[in-house]
Amino acid sequence: MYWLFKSEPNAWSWDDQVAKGDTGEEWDGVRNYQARNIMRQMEIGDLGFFYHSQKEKSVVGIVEIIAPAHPDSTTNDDRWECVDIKAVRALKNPVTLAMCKSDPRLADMVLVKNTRLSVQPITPAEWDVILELGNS
DNA sequence: GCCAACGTTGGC
DNA sequence: GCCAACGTTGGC
Repeated sequence: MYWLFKSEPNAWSWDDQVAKGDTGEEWDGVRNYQARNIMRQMEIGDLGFFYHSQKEKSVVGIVEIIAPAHPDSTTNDDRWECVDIKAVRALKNPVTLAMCKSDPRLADMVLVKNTRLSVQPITPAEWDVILELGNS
């Protein structure tokens, strides 16, 4: 399955993720049930997009799930869980939100429809379209 | 910096 | 269990 992770680049950027290498990093800090439930569906080896919100608003890279959902180490509240991800490769060309919005094939993308959700599912068709738009 | 959308909290 | 108030996110 395919996913999308959204991050504010000043808090945790693609470069930060790349710097972690194959060790990867917890996708912690999620305090939203919907996003948590989506993370619970993730399996090792699944791929996801890495999206920069705010100023850039672009899909910038591809990540791989390297650990399934487990308790979030940044809180004692056992309601919250996270997965671990590692950077796989950057997109050749970032795919901007505007590009997604203007492509009819992506009209139903969660990124377009529910902008506030920080962890999202991506359909295989959407995955291919974004790779195409990113020349990747 | 503003505001719309949405999720969460808490009083009743 | 409902709903108003509030806080947060993220696009513009």
